[in-house]
Amino acid sequence: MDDKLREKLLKPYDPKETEERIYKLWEDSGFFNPDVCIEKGITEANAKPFTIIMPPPNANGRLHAGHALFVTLEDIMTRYHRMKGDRTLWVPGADHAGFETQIVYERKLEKEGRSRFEMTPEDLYKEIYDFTITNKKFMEDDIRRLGASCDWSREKFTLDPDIVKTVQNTFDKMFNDGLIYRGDRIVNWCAKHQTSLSEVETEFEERTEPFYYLQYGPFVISTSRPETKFGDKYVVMHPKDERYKEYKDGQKIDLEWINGPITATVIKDESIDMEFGTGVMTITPWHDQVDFEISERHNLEKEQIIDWKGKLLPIAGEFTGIHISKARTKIIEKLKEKGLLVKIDESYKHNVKVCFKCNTVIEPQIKDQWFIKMRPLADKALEAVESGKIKFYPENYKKIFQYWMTNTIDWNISRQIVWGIPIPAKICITCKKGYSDLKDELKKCTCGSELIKDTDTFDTWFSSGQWTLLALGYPDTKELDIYHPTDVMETGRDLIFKWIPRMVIFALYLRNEVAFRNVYLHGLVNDEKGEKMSKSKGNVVNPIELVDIFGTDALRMALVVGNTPGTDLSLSRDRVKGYKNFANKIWNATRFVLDNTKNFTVSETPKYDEEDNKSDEELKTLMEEITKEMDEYKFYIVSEKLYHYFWHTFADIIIERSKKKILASPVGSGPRENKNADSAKTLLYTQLNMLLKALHPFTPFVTEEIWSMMPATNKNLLMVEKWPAPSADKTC
RNA sequence: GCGCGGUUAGCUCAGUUGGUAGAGCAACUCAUUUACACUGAGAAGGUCGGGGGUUCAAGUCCCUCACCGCGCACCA
Repeated sequence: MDDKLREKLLKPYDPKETEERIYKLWEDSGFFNPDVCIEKGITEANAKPFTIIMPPPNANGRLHAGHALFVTLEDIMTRYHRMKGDRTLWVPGADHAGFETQIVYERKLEKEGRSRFEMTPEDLYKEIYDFTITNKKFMEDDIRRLGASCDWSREKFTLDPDIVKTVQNTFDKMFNDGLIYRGDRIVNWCAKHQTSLSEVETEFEERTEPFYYLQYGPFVISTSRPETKFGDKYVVMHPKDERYKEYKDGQKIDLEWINGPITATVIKDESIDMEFGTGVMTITPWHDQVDFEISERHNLEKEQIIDWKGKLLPIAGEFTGIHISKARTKIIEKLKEKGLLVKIDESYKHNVKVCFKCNTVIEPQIKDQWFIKMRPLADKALEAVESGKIKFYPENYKKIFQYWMTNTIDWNISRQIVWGIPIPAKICITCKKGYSDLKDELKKCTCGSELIKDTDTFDTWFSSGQWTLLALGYPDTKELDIYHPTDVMETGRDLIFKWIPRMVIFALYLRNEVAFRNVYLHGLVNDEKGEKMSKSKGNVVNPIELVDIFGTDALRMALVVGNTPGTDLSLSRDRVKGYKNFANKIWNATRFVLDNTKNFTVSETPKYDEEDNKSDEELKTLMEEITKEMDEYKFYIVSEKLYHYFWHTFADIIIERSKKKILASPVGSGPRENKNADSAKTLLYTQLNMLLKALHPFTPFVTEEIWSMMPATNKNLLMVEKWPAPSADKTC
């Protein structure tokens, strides 16, 4: 160790001075790329591959604490496997995040007093593109600062031209296989964002609203939404309901309704709950999922009542053009005047479906959209999970996956937004038939009418669902044959619905194999009080800020120690601070070890005294234990054990004990130097060496920095040194 | 309504196939020129949510109740 290093070691560990330099060292070495590792003889050419595809962060802002957690966990796995000699690949990426990003951008426009509806689609696209590319760079810098050892040379963006092309090809293939159809179906319509949404993009909000009982001819019907009732001309009841047995299915009844006399038709349907309300209801097939299904069963007419902006159509008569949010009280007034209002129940509690971004009430609408037939695809996914080809950590998420896949409904992949991958399709202007048209060459529909280009874009999950394949170069199979199926998909537990099933489905469909063998789901990162971080609460923790104060290694430990998969974590500054102390503890212990092993060569066949021998065995046992736990994804326990061993055994016991032995026999004191000093020195050096390696995946910066000071010969970067214990199970 | 998870030390959480309760942080006592105050030593702290059952033995398995959290579904 030269004087410069010695001088550095005398001061406390300084992450600020260290991290950027070390990261550059790693990146310049090329070892993030498994090909380079093989080329340089670090990894065997026939080594078993280990692959993680990074969940591509949305390129619309900086990283949050959840990102820091996933980077940490995935980097731990990656570094561990690289050190074990696997052909280890971690592919980074960035997601254009369709609707999400467009909303972020629309908020920005709103602040500037602009609106997307006043812009050409081309201008809007260009602006969002520039915005995204800028943010993508920030995001990548943040990932580097967290120490991610991912292969940047393979980085992918979901709007890369080849990815766009592949995604469109998938649409074409599914269309030709009959798995995608164009259909008039009920969609979730957000009137603010002017787009349809999938089920996962809506939420329920509990509301207490008045519940109205209305006289409908001889019946009393109940509704929470009188403003949709203008076109109701079917009155439905259960076929076994004794109260209404005098009315026959298909019977016509003339009655007075909101805007005058109408003829209603009686429909008997078993879906009616006889216990609810009066057991009779009228239906609005255009604006309600259940009503839509009833009307499909009985082949009833459907009519649109509310337009795409949320205003009443001419069917509403004098109420035409009024926004539904304002129409209700007016309509109730009129019903009251006409004597049709029976009573109002003021405390009716029910759930209202709202847009997950703006909380606007979702207006179900019948819309011509592209849908994916989920049943056949979901069945294959279920089979893959049931046969154990995909394992979940924690295990109970398997059940959630199965539930979701069993109850899946057809997936609407059309979005009426600009920011996304265009759907390569044509629609007939007359009969509305849809065609996949990759080459933009179709002109006429089979009905003879003209075709126009579909202006919609894909739901972002349509492209990110193919991510394990796209990130590895699909449709080119060169890399896929090596690295796919990937080993682990590590992501937030909230993505068990949104993302995981779609990746499973697409990989099975396109490549007939699972997308990943293991799914590791982490919980949310909450604030120190355990409350969910949110901008409105002002309790959002910026991980990079914590890195600035305490260092990356400290943050990583704080995120991983004791954090079991699937469980939420409370992240406090004190927690991070504690691990900053740990990094410094490693640093100081190193100073002691290096000071006391100067000019000392560790024997290849070390001879320990009795207690040192016991300590040697103890650490070796620990190494075997943690290796097993690493293979079981128990990083929460491995990190804790290493922390505990380093601090309370290595530092508190072994170092303290060595003081007596070494001080009792000063260096260079010739014959007086007893073998207990050698034993102590050997143990100090050997254990530090081993602990640095074992700690490296968790605290990569401080361990790498210290490694550079270790006097070993033939030394490489610590990141590619051999992990200090073999796996019990070679297949892990 | 259906389902899932949780309830263990003041706080945050571990606890593997049942075998005398663990860690971190906080608090307490003492020490401290000696790698490290970003420190050390020590002590303290829990009828493992309630009740019942299986067992030689239950934090762990079964039943039941309560409370907290989450997800899904329906709601005319």
